[in-house]
Amino acid sequence: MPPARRSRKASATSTSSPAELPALHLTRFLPYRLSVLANTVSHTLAKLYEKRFGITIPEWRIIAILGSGETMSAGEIAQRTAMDKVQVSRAISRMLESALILRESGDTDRRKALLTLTPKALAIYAEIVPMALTYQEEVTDALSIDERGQLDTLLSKLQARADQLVTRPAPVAVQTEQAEG
Amino acid sequence: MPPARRSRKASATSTSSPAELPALHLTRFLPYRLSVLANTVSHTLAKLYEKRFGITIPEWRIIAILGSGETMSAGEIAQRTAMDKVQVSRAISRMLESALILRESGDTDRRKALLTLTPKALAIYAEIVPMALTYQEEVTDALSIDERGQLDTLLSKLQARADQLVTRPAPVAVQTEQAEG
DNA sequence: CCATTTTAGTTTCGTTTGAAACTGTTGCAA
DNA sequence: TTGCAACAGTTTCAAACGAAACTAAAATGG
Repeated sequence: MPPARRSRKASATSTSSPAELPALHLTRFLPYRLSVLANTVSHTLAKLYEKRFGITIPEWRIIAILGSGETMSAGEIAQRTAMDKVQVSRAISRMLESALILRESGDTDRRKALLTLTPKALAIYAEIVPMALTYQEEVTDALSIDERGQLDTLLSKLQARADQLVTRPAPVAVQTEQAEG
Repeated sequence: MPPARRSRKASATSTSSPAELPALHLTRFLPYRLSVLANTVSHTLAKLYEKRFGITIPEWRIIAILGSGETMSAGEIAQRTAMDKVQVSRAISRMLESALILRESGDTDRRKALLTLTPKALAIYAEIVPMALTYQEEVTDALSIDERGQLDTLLSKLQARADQLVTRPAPVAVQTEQAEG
């Protein structure tokens, strides 16, 4: 991160001529770094899941949520997995076909279908969880114990802030005083 | 029977019954958290770029890389943006249509096309960079100065490790000694 | 040289995605 | 009641994606 203390916002990191724009190096740009990292990690895991169990990441997430044997509706799954309802709906129909999930119409509210994992899916869960945790540990092995705590804190804070900024109106690019050379 | 020091890897985080699997709470699972965070951030930015300039994230990345006026080939762009060549190729053709980029055949090697931003794209660059930096700072404002340094370190270490693990054979799920009730 | 392999980039094809439209159900209110 | 808004979930459609096949241009090497 740039030491960036001084000015208000968007302080230049370069030491070049005055009229120049603040430099943007993609490899130091947080959204880019997050995107690449998340992508690398997800992709690695996705290949693992796919190769071993023939499931996709959305399906894995659903299995992870329902793995304790709980029953819930598609909407609730969507909330808890941070996927949107379309994604959940599609994952569920795949899982119905491959007999990983059981759907029964709710009795009080026929809009909500109650979803439960089948034994087949629970077996996958039992096998996949250690794999997933192992992978996670292999990644975090790169960090000291302290750093793992820091990571947890940082991710939480960043997510909270990012969530705030989603709704909020666009950050109207501060009109940097165009030194205007 | 020795006091079975269970651990090795994938130590359980829960305090529940012995036979139980190590718990996996999606919201504490690193790949999930990274994915959600990166998604939130990227999505917010993408909407910004799209609304304001009608460009996508791949296009933005190319603009970011070429923004200093440099000229380079598609392959080089792919490397520097961590996008694959297909993605780059498609982004470039869009940018050719919208007159954001200039392509001229290389003279020494006619396979490599030299790509340069047009003034139109440079104007976008000048406007978009402050916006991007502002957004980045709005996000990192959630962190103390110390934490920003930590974030930088952590992301670098994690990315390096994740990269190592991409190539490497699958983490063969450690066969947890099924503590077995 | 000509044949083969490698490299740069594009195209194709099947899949995935997300937004918006749609279907069916429930809750609410006149 | 019936009429309408809100809700749960699905379908549709167009864009985006990735892997693999393809085209064209160097580089290699017999």
